Amino acid sequence: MSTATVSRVLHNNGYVSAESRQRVEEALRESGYRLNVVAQELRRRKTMSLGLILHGAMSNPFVAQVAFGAAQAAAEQGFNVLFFNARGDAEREHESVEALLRRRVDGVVFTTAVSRANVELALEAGITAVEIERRLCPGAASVVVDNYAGATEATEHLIGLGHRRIGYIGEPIAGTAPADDAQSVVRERFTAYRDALQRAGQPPEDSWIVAGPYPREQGGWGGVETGASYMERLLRQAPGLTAVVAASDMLAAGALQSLYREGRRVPDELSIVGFDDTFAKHLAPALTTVRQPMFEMGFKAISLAIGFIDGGRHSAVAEHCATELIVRSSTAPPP
Amino acid sequence: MSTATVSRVLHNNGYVSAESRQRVEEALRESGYRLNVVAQELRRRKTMSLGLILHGAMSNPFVAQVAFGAAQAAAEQGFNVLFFNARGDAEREHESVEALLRRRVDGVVFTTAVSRANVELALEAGITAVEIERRLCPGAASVVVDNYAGATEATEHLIGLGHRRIGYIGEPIAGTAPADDAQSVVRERFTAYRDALQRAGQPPEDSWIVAGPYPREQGGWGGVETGASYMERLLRQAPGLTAVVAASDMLAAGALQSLYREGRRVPDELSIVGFDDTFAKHLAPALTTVRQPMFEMGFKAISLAIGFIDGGRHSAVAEHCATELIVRSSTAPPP
DNA sequence: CTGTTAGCGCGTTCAC
DNA sequence: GTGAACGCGCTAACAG
Repeated sequence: MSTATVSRVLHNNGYVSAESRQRVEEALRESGYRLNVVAQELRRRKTMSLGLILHGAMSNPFVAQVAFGAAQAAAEQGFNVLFFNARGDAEREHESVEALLRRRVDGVVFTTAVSRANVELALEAGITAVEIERRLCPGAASVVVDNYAGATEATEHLIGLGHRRIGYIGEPIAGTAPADDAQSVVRERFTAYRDALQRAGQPPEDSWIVAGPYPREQGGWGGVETGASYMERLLRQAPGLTAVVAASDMLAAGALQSLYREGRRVPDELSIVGFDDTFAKHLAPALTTVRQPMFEMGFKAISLAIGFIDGGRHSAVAEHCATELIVRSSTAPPP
Repeated sequence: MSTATVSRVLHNNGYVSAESRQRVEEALRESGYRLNVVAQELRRRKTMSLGLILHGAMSNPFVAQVAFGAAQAAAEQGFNVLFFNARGDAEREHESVEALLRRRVDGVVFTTAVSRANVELALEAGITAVEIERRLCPGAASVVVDNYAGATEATEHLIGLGHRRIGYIGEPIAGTAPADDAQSVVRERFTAYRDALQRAGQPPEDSWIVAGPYPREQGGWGGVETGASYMERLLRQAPGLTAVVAASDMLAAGALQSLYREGRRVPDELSIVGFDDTFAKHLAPALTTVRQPMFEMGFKAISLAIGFIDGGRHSAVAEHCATELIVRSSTAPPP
């Protein structure tokens, strides 16, 4: 029995007589043989593994879902995923990419990449790179969600219920950054809100909007305290509002807290809609929100990467994921 | 220049003249050389990588935190982590372990293992195995949290506030299973509650307890709807209660929802305490709960595994993590 | 101090 | 149909 024959039965290729196959399979069972994938990788110069770099705002369920989607897509196609948490730091992100490159992964997906140079690093090394949520590098493929459409749907839902005086709480909107930068998600959500109101013949007044500044927390997301304090400000400066769109579930949760403290009933006195659909379902009242298909995003990103690996050519496609409005119990017609 | 010399400067070992070192480093920079870790692994017969198997109840933040803790511990020690989601299925868990074994990981950590045979598989292959949260295999090391102490603290917190009529909502308690089985976490929490009340001279009546049955969801956790319906039952069958301990944040969130619907104020009319500290902080009112150190559990599990790998001997230690009561706004003295 | 050598375990020629 | 031989890129042992 030669190793070549064994290799042939293991992979079902080449010619091998039924009898030999029989004998080899027998021997494999008895010897408790287990294929050594690292030798295989070395020889094939292909590792069937992908890097997943993300930024764990520890309190943010978003990344967890993406990771699970990624893991599932990879598993279904026989790939492995190497997990790195760069915690929003460009230096750590860089080190993660280097480590992945040393390990000869076939591709890396960035969930909310921090530095464009890091994704270019992967590209230059000749492997495929996919960006999730934030487009930093024009050469990489990406999976993004249409924040504008999502926020439009949220606002129009409120308008459809009869609301006109609708407030907004969200992340600070940086001035004039280009369309595909890091700020785009927050700006898109805000713009969609403003445009929708405008279309309804009720452009928002300045006092209806509270968006920053606030101290950015780990990972760059507004926390629940932020939401509460924004809501309080909004109540003071625009008491006539009948509904509020929040740029994230986290912010909405904070808003709900401050409203609860004040004894104001949701949705009876005020409607609230969130964004993300992370723990929206668990709040009291259950929060109407715009679902981001986080699992699907992770899934698609990995599938895209694998497609490029198997298929050869790497193009900079941008895959769009649709959001979905989930109506629960925090929205109702105005009082 | 021979490859051996290069290897020596790369790893700072062996003798090498300052001049040679200079020249090699120069050449490395210019050639854009990058170490091939897979060849290194093959040669060293050590991969510096660990498998992380977990069961993503997609809605459960618990596993995400564990994963982040694991990733950080691994990164700090120069290890990589291979990420698998077995989704509570023994067969998928088995396949994950096999894949990891083929890839010659140095160890695998199971977050809430499903099948004892699977962790034994790893052990038999001669690598270290660590179990988180659930002890299934006496031969493996484990990281567990003292659920009894945590639930005791929660209940005594309520007692200390002056409550006596304290209810309980939780997962169904299986009859007579042994101490280290899959059911132990839910049983410990319940027992602690009962014992604490007993010590306070107020043993709970049957009507104060609602624990199952309910349809188990993905991953085996009670969902928010479960919490709501349990709370409603509790309100009906034991209207005199002034406080409730919930076996998880999820259940507590459901309880809060049904209370909100009924218009009953928390904590003014009724106090609630949860368990886990996942999204407790985001609820309205912010939930008093028992924090499980999820991040630390992942961190410790990986550290344990690495310790065994470097240190040589593998003992079946059980590392205990302390819980911590986080008092927020859902508990107050009885009305 | 440095180079030569011999594998690690596999997949792929290329003869037989 | 099958086996012998080579090399993927690296490290460890030993000579020099």
